Amino acid sequence: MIAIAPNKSNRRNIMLVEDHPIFRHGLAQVIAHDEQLRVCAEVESVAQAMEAIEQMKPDLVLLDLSLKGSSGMELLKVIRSHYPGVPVLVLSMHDEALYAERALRAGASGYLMKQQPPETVREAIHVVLAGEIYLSDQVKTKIVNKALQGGNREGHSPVEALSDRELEVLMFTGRGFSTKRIAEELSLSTKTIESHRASIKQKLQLTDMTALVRFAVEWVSEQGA
Amino acid sequence: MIAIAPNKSNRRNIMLVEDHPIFRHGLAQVIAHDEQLRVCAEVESVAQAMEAIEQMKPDLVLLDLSLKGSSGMELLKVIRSHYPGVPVLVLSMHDEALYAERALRAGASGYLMKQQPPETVREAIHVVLAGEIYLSDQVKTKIVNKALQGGNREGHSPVEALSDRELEVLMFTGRGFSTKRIAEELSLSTKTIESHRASIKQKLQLTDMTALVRFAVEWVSEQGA
DNA sequence: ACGAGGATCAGGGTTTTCCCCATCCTGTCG
DNA sequence: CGACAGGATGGGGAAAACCCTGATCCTCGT
Repeated sequence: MIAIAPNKSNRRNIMLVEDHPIFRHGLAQVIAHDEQLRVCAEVESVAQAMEAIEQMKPDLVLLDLSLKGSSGMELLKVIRSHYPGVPVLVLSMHDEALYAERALRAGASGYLMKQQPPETVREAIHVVLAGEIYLSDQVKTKIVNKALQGGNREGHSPVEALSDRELEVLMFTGRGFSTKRIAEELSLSTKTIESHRASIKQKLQLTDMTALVRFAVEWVSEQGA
Repeated sequence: MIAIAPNKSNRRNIMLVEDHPIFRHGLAQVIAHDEQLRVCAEVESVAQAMEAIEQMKPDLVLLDLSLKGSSGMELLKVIRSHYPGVPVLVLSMHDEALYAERALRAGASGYLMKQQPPETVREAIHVVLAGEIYLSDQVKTKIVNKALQGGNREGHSPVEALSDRELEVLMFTGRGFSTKRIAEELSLSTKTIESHRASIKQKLQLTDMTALVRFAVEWVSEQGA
C-alpha cells in the first residue's frame, strides 16, 4: 500500500482500490494530471482498503469491482455502511448493465468502464465529487431499456434474479471451484455455499449439481470474453 | 495512434497494442522507465497495428490478446507470417494455460498476465528481446504438466489418450448426465462409471468432479459446434 | 412497524464422490 | 506359450457434497 502525507493543498483526495499494478499506476497518473485532484492512497486488497480509508479519509474512492478473492462488491457495501459520506466510483471491465445495476443498488455513486479514456475518468470523478451520479451513456441507455421492458416482459436471463452473493458463487462454480474451495476463498462456511447453490438451482430451475456446473461454465464463458 | 520519430538512441523499440487507454499509458510509463527501452508506437486496433508495424519496424510487439472486436489472436498470426523477425509478447487478463498454449502455438514469444507488477513486465521484455521465450512459473508448470501427462505424442488434446468407454462417459458428462443416469443409460453399475471417471480425471489431470464436468462441457461444446 | 427477502450457518439423513483394491478379458511381446 | 499391460467391470468404506428444515440477523420498502 502506498500512503501519502495528509493533504496540504486544496486538492480533493482520491483513494484507489485496484489490484492490477500497471493499471493502478496509470490511473494515478491520470488523476495527478488534474490540478484539483490528488491520489492519497493506492491499495490492492479489501483489508488494505479498510485500513487506508480510516487513516486517509479520502473524498472519493475509486474501486475496481473485480478484485481477486472476495469481490469488490463486498467492499463497496462495507464502505457504504461505515463511511456513508465517502462516495465510491466503481470501475469495471464489464460493460454489462447487470453489474452496473448491482453496483448502484449497493450504493455506488458511479459506474465506469476500464476502456474509458483519461478525460472520461476525470470527468466522472468531478461529477461524483459534485454529489451527482456518473453513468456513461451506454450504461444509462442500457438501464433505461431494461427498465422499460422489465415490467411487461420477463424474457431475459433469469441470472438477473440472483442476488449478489449467488452470482459470485455461480462465477466460482463456472471456473471449476469446489464448494470447499469457494468457502475458503470467501471465508465462509461450506454450509453457506451450499445454501447459495441451492437457491441458485431453485431460481434457475436446475435439477442437480452437474446441471448447475454446466450452466455456470457456459455462463462464465459467455461473460468472460 | 501515437507514433514517435525514428529511433536516435540505442534503445530498443517497443510497440504497444492495447485498447484500454489507461492501461496502455501505464504500460508506456513502465517501459519508459527502463533506460534500454522505448515506446515507438501505441495503437489500439488491428488496423492501426498493421500500419504502425510497417512504418516503425519495432524490436518487439506487446500485444493484448483481448482487443475488442476481432481477437488479438488473429493479429498475432498475421504479424507472425508477415514479420517473422519481430517477436510478440502477449498480454492477457486470463491466467488460463489454455490461452497461453494457444498463443504460443500461434507464435508468441511470451505470455504475461496483466496482474503482473512493472518489474515483471520489463523482465519479460528483456527475456524476449534476448531471443528467449518468457513464461511465468505458473504457466510454465501448467504447460509442462499437461505436456508430460497428456500427450507426449504429437497429438494435441490429451483426450486422445482416453479409451472408448472413457470417451463415452466424458460425452455423457458434458451433456449434463449424472453418474447414475449414465449408469442406467449404459446398463452398468454406478461403480463402473465412477471408475471410468476416476481414470479420466487422472489422465486429464483434473482434481475433482466439478473440474471434470467443466472440462466435459467445454469439450462437448467444442466438438458439437 | 412489519414483513419480505437476503446472508449467514446448524443438524441430520441421503446420495455422491473419492480412494484402494479385486476380478476378468484381451492383446502384445519376447 | 507365458507374462505383463491395460482396459472394463465392480466392491467396501471413509469423506464430502447434497437436501431439507429451520434459525438468526440485517436491510429495505411500504
